Amino acid sequence: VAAPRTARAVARAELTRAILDRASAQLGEVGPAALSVRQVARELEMASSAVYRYFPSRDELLTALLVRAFDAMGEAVEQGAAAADPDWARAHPHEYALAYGSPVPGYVAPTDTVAAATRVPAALLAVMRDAQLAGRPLGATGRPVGEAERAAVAPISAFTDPPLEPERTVRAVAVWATLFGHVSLELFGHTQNAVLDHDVHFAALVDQLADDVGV
Amino acid sequence: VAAPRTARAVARAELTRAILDRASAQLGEVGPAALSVRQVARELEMASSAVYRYFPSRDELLTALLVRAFDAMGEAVEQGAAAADPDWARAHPHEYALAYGSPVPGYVAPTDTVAAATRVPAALLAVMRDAQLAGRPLGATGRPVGEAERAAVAPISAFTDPPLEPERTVRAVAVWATLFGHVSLELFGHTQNAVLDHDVHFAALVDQLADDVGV
DNA sequence: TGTACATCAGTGAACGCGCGTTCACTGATGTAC
DNA sequence: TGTACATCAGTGAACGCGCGTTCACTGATGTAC
Repeated sequence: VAAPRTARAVARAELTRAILDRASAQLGEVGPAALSVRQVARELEMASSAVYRYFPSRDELLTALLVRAFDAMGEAVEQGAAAADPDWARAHPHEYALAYGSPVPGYVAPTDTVAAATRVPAALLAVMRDAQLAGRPLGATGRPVGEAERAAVAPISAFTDPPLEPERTVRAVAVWATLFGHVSLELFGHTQNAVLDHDVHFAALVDQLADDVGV
Repeated sequence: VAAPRTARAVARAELTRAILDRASAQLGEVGPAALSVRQVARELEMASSAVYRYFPSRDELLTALLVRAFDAMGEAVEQGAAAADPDWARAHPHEYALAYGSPVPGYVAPTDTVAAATRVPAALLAVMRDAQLAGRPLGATGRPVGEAERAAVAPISAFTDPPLEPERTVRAVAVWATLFGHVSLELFGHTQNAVLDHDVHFAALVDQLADDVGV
């Protein structure tokens, strides 16, 4: 990093991180809608106005948290493959909810979040493309993919290089939705008293999906 | 209904509904965390304190909305089978988010919401049980279901009468998660610029899932 | 190396705002005789 | 059918609270000569 590491710059970087950390913790307690600049400042024992030296508004603080969440999850998945997904989400339920839960009303994620948000699906698509290059067939029998459907998911097919075959693309989307659905259902409490052992259940699901998809 | 339909009772029922309607609309604009008793009252042109004659607190109002959302969706699904799911969700995005999105921090859904929340998965399980009774085999090949997994989903198997075979139960959960995942991804905006035609894509998905599951 | 000035971090008071909830009240509706 | 009393709906003021953001300020850190 070419920036001069003056004492000021060091202090600034550290405090920026501290603010994000406290804000992130608060997210878990009260949710994104109730995230409060004043409360963050209070917990850091500084004047609330001081936070504005670091983030010009509450929304920008939220954006920074959002990018951070997507990036952290993307990195976890890139390193550990799909199975890492629920582990990360369980360890960071509030970040997961911010990224993949219901949108925060009145808050529009700026476009700089897109790159971070794409990492997780991108990792999945890369695995599918590798299977295609290696010539591994899809595991389960699927319906033929019609022209309309092919067109509907064309941007996803075109995401990898070389492009994914439409059959694989359709499967990839289904797999992504299934994983996402499971993690969300578990995290948001909809499987309480229904699924008794989430680890066992999720592991079996991942194995099944891997079979289906030929990886 | 055995209750005496005095003018008062009629007025009360109507205003109760009006409050719920306004609150429901507000949910879509500002989200559950920012739902405001005062704002609802303002839109109905009544004193904010008057609302308390109908709902003793903000949380009870939220609970009523939650039960309503689950019930409405349950009814839509019971009548129209699984495919109705995204239609309902698209028409009522805020209710869907309340029911299936990230939990509202600090709000704990009381146990009277459970019955309503169960309707949608119950409808799915009923379809699976009928297929089992009719002797229709599962469509796609699946991994054998181990003992641990069987135990993990035992409460779900036991939900229907007669109980679902473990293989079918596991599939049912996967299907439910996949449907839920797709609807949530679409509704929360994660497939923008990726899936171009959600109707086509969802229809194909439902067909594929029906194949897999033998219905 | 030392000095003069510019930049930045952090403070504390203040702004205007909306919130949930309570309370004493007035007037209308319902009920018992 | 008419009257006396009890119940309920709705009002408006008030409570105490926390919020995002601004502003003029003090004092510390950095930079150019």
